[in-house]
Amino acid sequence: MVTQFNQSRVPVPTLGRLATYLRVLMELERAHVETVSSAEMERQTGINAAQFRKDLSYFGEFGKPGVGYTVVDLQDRITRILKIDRRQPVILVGAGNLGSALVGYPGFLENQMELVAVFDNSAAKVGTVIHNLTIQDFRNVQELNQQLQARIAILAVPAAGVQRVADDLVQSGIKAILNFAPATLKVPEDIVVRNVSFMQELAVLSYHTSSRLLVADTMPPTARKL
Amino acid sequence: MVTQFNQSRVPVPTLGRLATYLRVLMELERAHVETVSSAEMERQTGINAAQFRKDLSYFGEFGKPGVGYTVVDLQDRITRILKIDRRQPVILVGAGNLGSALVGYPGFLENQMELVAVFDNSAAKVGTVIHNLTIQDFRNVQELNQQLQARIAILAVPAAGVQRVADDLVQSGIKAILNFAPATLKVPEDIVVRNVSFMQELAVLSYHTSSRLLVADTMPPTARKL
DNA sequence: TGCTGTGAATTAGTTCACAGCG
DNA sequence: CGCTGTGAACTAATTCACAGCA
Repeated sequence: MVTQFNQSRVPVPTLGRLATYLRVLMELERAHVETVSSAEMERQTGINAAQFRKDLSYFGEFGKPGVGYTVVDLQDRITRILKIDRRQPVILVGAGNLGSALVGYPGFLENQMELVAVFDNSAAKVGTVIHNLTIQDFRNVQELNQQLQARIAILAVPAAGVQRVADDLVQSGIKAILNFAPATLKVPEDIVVRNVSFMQELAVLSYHTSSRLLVADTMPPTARKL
Repeated sequence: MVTQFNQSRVPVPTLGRLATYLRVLMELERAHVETVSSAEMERQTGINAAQFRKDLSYFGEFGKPGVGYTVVDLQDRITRILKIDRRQPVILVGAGNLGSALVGYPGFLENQMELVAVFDNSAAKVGTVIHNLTIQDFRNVQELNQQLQARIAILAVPAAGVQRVADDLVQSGIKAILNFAPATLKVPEDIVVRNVSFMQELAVLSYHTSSRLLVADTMPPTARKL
């Protein structure tokens, strides 16, 4: 589990939304928009305006009453909050289908996430190059990360070996793990894990593929809760 | 945002956890374990035992007091709840890096999600084969899905074109969308969308890579109040 | 006795509604 | 005015705690 001793009182969903705000702010900047109101942000993101203001309020005061928020200033503040105001080195473990696809993901650069190394344990893969990165032997992760000082790791390895990989990563100084393997990781309490589970997402969707219509159909529109 | 109509009183997170329970139950079955208690499930999943029992309670009574749950029975019940007791056809749009990687994902079959077609709009890709599936021209999605009757679609296209793709999918009978593009989709209220955002995940992790003094750090001196 | 199933209590997260500033 | 920032009200989700069954 995600073991969160929420020292600060910032809700976890708030952090995710900050990334969304940032994305929209970059779009606005590109369109030469200078200021934006919470109402306009709601239009762009689908996230309630009060939610937007509340999310920001955890970190200070950002806007001008009667005017709104200065696009570039707010951008700047959010990148600092999320610690992506400077390059954040990230390592990836597992150069299979998914891992290789992730290496090419352009969003990393845009958000100052710099993929600094890719590891695998297959002899056949070690030494080959994907997207300018030579695949490293995972057995060397400890010494290599001494140099690289990455604190974030992405795990795209099969479920079977993932716990051992996670243990080694913690040993090598990793503090945060994005886990794509369908497995529950056990890590020390100061390590943060986020799981991305395609199956979980698809299960939620599958559940909704017909029951929804049935339920909605039997309900008068007025009884619908928003 | 994720158009949520909690018409039924089942919390959305419950559905995701059901997929996790199912995964563990399949592991237990493979290990020839016949019954399992909520406490043992907590050990395997990291999810609180009371949570497990409460999650199941939304759908009926499954266990035997003093004994626990019959592994295969519970498996069976969960697959029916999630509507993956029979093949659920799924289509994928976007045969780029990520899309192609997803086609090879072995978890689909295990969970009765059957990828029945892959679409792209690039002439270069249409007609080529990945994992036994010929890439189809997205312009034919409507007529092809008349045959296929998929209700779930996975979107792995660039953010720029994703809204138009989503519109066409809705036209062609899709009811649930798993969106990998960093964009906010506008869809009719009876369509369910789940967004998978790597950047959002990484942002949350990045935020947590150290510092307890973050709030003070990001507040301008004037805004500081303590 | 050892477990489940579930109301009650608790905690987390969202939205309202409005005072107050530019 | 038109907006922000935020207590207060509300809604959602989690966890407790225990009655009751096999």
